[in-house]
Amino acid sequence: MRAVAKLANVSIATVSRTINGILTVNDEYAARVWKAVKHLGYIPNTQARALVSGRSRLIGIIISDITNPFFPELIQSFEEEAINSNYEILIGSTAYDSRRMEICIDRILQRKVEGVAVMTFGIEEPLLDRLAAQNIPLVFIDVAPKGRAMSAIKVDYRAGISEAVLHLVALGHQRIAYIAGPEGLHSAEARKDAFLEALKTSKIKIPKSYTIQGDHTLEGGMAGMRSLLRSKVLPTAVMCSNDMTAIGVMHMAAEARLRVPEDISVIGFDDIHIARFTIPPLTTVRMSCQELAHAAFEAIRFNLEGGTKKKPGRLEVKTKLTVRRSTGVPGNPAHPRDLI
Amino acid sequence: MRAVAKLANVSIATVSRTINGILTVNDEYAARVWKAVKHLGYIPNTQARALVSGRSRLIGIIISDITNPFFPELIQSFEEEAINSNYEILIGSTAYDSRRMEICIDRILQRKVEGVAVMTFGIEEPLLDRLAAQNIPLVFIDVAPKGRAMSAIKVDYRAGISEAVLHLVALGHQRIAYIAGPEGLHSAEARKDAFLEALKTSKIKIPKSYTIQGDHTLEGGMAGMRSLLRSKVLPTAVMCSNDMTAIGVMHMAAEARLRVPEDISVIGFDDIHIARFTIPPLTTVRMSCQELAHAAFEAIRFNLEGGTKKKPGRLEVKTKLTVRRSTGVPGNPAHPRDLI
DNA sequence: TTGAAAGCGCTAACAC
DNA sequence: GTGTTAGCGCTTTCAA
Repeated sequence: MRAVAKLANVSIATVSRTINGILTVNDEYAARVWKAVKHLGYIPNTQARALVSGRSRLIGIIISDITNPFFPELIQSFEEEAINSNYEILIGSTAYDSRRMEICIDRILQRKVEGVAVMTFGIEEPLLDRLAAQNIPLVFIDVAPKGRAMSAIKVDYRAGISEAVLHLVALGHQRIAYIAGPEGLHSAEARKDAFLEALKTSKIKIPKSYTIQGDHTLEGGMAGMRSLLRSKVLPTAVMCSNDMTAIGVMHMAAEARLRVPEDISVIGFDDIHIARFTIPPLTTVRMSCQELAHAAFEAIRFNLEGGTKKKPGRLEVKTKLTVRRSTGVPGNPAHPRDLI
Repeated sequence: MRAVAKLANVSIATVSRTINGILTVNDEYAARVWKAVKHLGYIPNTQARALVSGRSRLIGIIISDITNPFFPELIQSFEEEAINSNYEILIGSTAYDSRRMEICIDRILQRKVEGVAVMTFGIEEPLLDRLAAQNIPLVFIDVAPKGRAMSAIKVDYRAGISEAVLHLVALGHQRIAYIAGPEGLHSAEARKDAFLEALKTSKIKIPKSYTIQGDHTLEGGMAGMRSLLRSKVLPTAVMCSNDMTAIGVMHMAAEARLRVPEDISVIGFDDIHIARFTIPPLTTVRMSCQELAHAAFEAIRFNLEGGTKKKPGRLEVKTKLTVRRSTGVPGNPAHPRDLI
């Protein structure tokens, strides 16, 4: 920067002002500065900038598992939002591990991240407190912990999930099983509640063994389906807390020589990109990544830039059923006992 | 930090030394410092640290598409490597877009990243030069551009791919098609070359229309298969440049009422996690993310920490066929004309 | 409008 | 072994 100043024959203050687009700079000087910048290949040092200005222009996003395709899609949308507002993002993948989560929080604190979107489950209270202590604006899915500068994005799980249940019922299903997400994950519990409620509305009763604990992974879906296969009476449809689970279920169904949807219907949740490419293409409840990312980012921005902006629109994300070909009229399932 | 020093009744230099684990610090002082750190909840400021020490402890990883599940897996492994060596990673996803790529490079330069793993395709020369100009160690897959501090990881595509072709031939296939990756992507071209070579070794000749340009996406695989379906004589097997392509192919095959593997066998490449969950489970050539990440990281570290470390072992990643159930003895394909 | 100068929070060289 | 001090590269007063 000094070199640029020397070459342009101005002070470093002028260089700084030029680069930051402060309008009070004489055009001629500015031209000289830009020329020098080009000539020297000067690149501003982000750390120095952040140090002196106290603004890192960094937004954190904490996710549980980068390996679940939903999250890369979310990250991509979120990054887009960030770039458009001249922010960068810091990705923290916790991999459901509390030590990793701690490392994450450390990084966020050390890098003076300005806001964090927590798109994962039950972050432990003490860790949360560490963020809150620095007064970092936080945005969550579903739950807003107490405290200032905290927002929650409300996802309307009911809309899509009750649509899904209705769809199944209309098709003639009565024995509907559910494979839930990881315990303690709020967004997963909200989905399950929405499912149970939709069932009640449709006056459908299912045995205890039809609601199964999953973990939002392919393996979890497979395990869930495996235990369903041990039921005395097989369900005719399975709803899953996310698409990965559903893919695991379809895999296990195929292993057991059950045809989807003739023998068993499957519904997922999220509508990840790959969902339309499964065999058969997966019927699923769509939750828009873009909407979610947008809402999360806007919430943070509002807390960051305070009263200058008007309050962002409702932080609500809709969900909607997408019917593909993994659901159909219940057929005549072979008994799994002879099949495994 | 000043506050910590005051509370512990030592100088800030001692605080710095304590925190950085420099051994010359009196135990008693160190204890006082740590206590003060805890008490005040002190968090070192990474930017200031990086600024003064000139070391950002940041390693960049440039990938083409975070939405392709192979890359998140790679990122996860790479991050693991980095964390173990007390580095952090900066993820740059270019999304096959040259403006995004440029933003990526800017970020890398601005943040004074110490080394970069380029795990994507034909980064444009001028951009590359910008990195080279700063003498940032770079590691590539397959190709090493000229210049110092550049390494290339050699992937032994031949091993796995010739295994795959042999597997197909042993099964009785003679009409084998290939759906390649994006043009200009070196790793994709190397795979294609390995395929063509294996074909020659097995003395198999295929028509021009059997080698198709793809783009490593689900859609690309689908499109590739669609054009294969228009062949006068259908191939009995399709090899794909990556697993996503293969999944797209299987989807399209199913759409056309072709059974996999009875009517057509499919082989992928990468062995992403989901590959074993497709229906049928995908036969694919495994390339280990961990190995790749490890090799890339070691190469950078070697260039960074110079002579102090011994040269890393050979930067070579093996590939190996994993036989699942998408390949079988060629059957009796129905003609696609009546099926689409 | 511009320049000089004072730090941002930290490490490292040097003196004690 | 510990403290003092000089910056790292930049932004931002403040005076001119």
